[in-house]
Formats: sequence, C-alpha cells, structure tokens
Amino acid sequence: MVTVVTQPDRPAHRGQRLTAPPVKERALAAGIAVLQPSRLRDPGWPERLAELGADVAVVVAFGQILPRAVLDAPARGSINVHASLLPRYRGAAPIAWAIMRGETETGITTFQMDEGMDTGAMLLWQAVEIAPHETAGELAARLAAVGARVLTDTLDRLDVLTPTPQRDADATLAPRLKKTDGHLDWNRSARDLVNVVRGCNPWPGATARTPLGGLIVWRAEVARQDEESVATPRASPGTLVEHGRTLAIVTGQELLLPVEVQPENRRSIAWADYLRGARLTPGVRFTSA
RNA sequence: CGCGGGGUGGAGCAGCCCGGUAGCUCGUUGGGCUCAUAACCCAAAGGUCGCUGGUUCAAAUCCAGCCCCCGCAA
Repeated sequence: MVTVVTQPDRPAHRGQRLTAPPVKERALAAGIAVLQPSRLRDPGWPERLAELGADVAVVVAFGQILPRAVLDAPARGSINVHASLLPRYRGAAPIAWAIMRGETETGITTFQMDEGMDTGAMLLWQAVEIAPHETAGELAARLAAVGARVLTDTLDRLDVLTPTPQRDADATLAPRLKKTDGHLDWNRSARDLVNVVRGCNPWPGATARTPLGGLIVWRAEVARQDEESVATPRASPGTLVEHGRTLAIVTGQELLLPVEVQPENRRSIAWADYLRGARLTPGVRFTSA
C-alpha cells in the first residue's frame, strides 16, 4: 500500500473541533502516507496520483464523483466495494434502503469504477442474509467484515476475474438518507414502519411528533394481535391504544409497538419507561415528525 | 468560548417562574385475596434534590462557578 487519500479534516462534534477522518488516524499510525485533497477534480491531482505509481486504487465511501483521469491514474484502474448486490441499491445508503424496503437479503459487490454512480462492471459479489430485526448499524458492521474479505479476494484474483457488466434495467437507487426519510407516517403499515425504524438506526433515526415534543423510535415491532385485541375499536393512525399492559400505536395496518425510544434532549430509554414518565393515555395522537 | 436541552429514592418523570419540612407512575421487600398470576388489596424500606460557594429566618426552588449527560451541525 503506497498512500491513503481521504477527505480533509473538518470541524465536527460538540464545540466544532477540527477532526481528522478515522482513516487518516489509522493510516498515520501504520506509517502510511496520507493525502487530503479538497477536490480531486482540481487540476493537478490526476498527475499527482499517477506519480504515486500505484498498481490499482481501492475506493471506499469517498463521497466525491471521481473524474476519469483520477480513476485511470493507477495502472490497473480503480475498484470499489459496495454494500449491496449490484445493480440494486446503487448510491450512498444501500444498507439502510435495503432494510427499509423490507429486503431479506443483500450483499457485497466489488466492481471496476467508471464515471457513473456504482455502475461499473462487477468483479466479485457475495450475498448476505438480513436478520429479521437487524438494524442498519448492525448489518453495516457485519457487511464491513464481509466486504473486507471480498475486497482482498478481488485484489488477489484481479488477474483472473472477468468483469461482468451490470444490467442497468434492474438497477435501483439508494441515495444518501435525509432526515425526512426517518419521518414516521402512521398511515403506512406497522410492518413498513418497523423497517423504517430499523433502516434509520443509527442514523438519522425514525422520528415522530408527540404532544410532549419530538421522539425518536430506535427499535419497534409489529404488535402481536391476540384474538381478543383484534376487536379493538378503529382509531385513526397515530393514536395510542391499550395493548395488554402497555400502549401501542395505531397505523395504517396493525399496531406498532415501540421497544426503545429517545425523547428530545434525553437519552434513549425503554418504551415502558418513557410511558411512565410521559404520562400519556390512550387516545393521545402522535403525528409525523 | 458555535447553538440549545437536561442532572430529584433502583427506573422514567412532576415540583423550580410565584423560596417554607419531597410528589406521581413503576420496581423492591413483607402481608392479604385467589386453583393460580406479570392481576387486585394493604403495609414498609429507600432520596446529602449533580458538586462547591453565595443570598435568606428558611433553598430542589433565587445567584455565581464547576463536573457529567443529551440533541443540532455531517
């Protein structure tokens, strides 16, 4: 490995301290040179990168569109690891979107980069099952490990792998999540809402608006419907109703039972604890963010 | 000094603006009811109200400083 190229240090966290990207920390600790161009499209960078004499470039979550000249700087071009089975879920948030769409399987794909967004010819891929209650954060952690392995395999076998073009017709998009993607719309089914909750954990969080202020739902499940509670009178979506010893939320279809929740400006707590302090009663309505 | 919100028995909160002997929903312990129970009834234990100092006859409550936590900004 000759050089690590990453984003410039940026102000981050409370107090806006200038913070170095974690990759930089690791690279420096390992004694690897680091470059931090503010814009790789600026003139001069393709040449500088080419001068490094790299065999191949590996790009991971760089967050910039790379011009052809940069991609072609290394002798054998640039390859990328993507956390989905391409051509599905192209874009910045493939894991979150796969979960929000209710997928039960996703994976890792390595491919040769071209100028499009995750459109290059595929080299290796591996499917990974998504556990029923898994959050985006948990799945990301697992995929990171798989991704590392698939990537090293790809590099080892670069000579013998045959690039497979993607079928553009099957492509779907997974753009960077916006905060509004986490807004819970109570008209949707409880099943869908659970997926939104999972996909938005740990970021940006699935949010609802309560009479007491904002609330992030970190974990939730579809409420088990006993024969008895099926008779629950119809209430409009977003309404709290009794469900056994606790309260559940009416949705477009079935009831949503939050498990872990975080009120504004507070730490995250169990739904039961939240209810104790909040003193909410059946009939109270939650709205969308 | 980037902006804002919090720290009250084991848990989650109220009380603070309008100072005056600590409250609610749970949990815990003991007892009762019941075929039985996570249900219900009765009782009990458990708190230097984040820390330090100040004002006052009196501070959880007002003032100053400090510590810790959370959110915004990606």
